[in-house]
Amino acid sequence: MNRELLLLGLLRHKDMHGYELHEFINRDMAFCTDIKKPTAYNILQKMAESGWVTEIEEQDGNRPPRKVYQITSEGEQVFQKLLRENLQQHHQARFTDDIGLAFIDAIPSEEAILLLKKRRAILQHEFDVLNRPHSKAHSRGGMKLILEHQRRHLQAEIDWLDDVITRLTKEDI
Amino acid sequence: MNRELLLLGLLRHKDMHGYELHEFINRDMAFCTDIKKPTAYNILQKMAESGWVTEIEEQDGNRPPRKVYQITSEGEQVFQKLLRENLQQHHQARFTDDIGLAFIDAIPSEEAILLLKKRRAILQHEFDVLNRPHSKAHSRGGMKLILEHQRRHLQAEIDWLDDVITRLTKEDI
DNA sequence: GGGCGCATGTAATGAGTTACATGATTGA
DNA sequence: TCAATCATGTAACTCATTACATGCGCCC
Repeated sequence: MNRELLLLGLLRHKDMHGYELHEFINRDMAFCTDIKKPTAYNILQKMAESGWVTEIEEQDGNRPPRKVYQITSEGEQVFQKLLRENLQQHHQARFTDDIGLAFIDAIPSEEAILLLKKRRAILQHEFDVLNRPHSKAHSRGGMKLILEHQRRHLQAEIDWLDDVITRLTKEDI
Repeated sequence: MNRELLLLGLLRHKDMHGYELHEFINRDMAFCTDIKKPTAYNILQKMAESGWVTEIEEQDGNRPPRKVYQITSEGEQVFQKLLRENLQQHHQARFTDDIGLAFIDAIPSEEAILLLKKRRAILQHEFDVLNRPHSKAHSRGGMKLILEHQRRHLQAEIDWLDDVITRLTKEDI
């Protein structure tokens, strides 16, 4: 239901059509989530059927018609419920990238160090991108919170990886 | 392919049957991953078909027969390849719990604080469980690494949540 | 005698992705 | 004129989950 929460939350702010929602999420929220087009269209359709949003087809000249969605009062109630559920929950993070670490002793430590340095470079790049000046969409309170969360998370990741690499260098696994 | 890596890595250490592998993963690796029984059995079957492992049916008295898996040299090669791929990769963490934060201004801050404190309690509990004395399976080098990773991650999460709660208290969103 | 642990599996379902299909407008 | 952007959608597929089914041994 987190995708529904996301879409409803954005529609609360402003009526939008599917393409627009998809674009916003994948451009301005890429650092924390994503959604594919068919998924977005599909969920919007279902929410319209459930009465959470209204669907109005709009034609602008000869352009392809677009379906503009507007949140209903029922949708607002669902949003309020989903938001409260989301805020009080915590889901354990599963880092699939960790699996390999369990077997790191299966390869020579010099090689492991090289591979982990490659991983570190990707991580560092992600961190740098995050710290680049960003769009105005991120100046809103909530968005800043999420941005800060990612920043802290990535910093912790880098610190940890550096620690692992240091320990491997000292053969202190 | 991370599940394959996991199963191969465990089989490298010791021949095991499906039930045993499933049990080990869900008991001793619950803090970082999980696997359901049908998934485990299914992957093992496929790996046997691919020749990565051999499957030998063993009967112990009148008990249900069990299929013991042993890694082959081909499986070892696949393991080595998967391990290297895994170590040099990094996948961006997606925290679905963050979505709600984007819309935190939609509810009164006192209520948001209460909800986030509930979230913090869950987080703290997870952290405490992680720091409890743990099974001997975790004394191996790689496992200790993953355990340490989780610890660092959870600490960063708690620190960040505390920060958010403090800012909400000061109405400084 | 009833429930739990051991041991394996099948079938249905679900969430989401990829690949594909369509067609108009806009800019180089 | 060719590619990119706008705009929506269907169909097939993957991965993993839940629910279901089976049957023995063991302990209370």
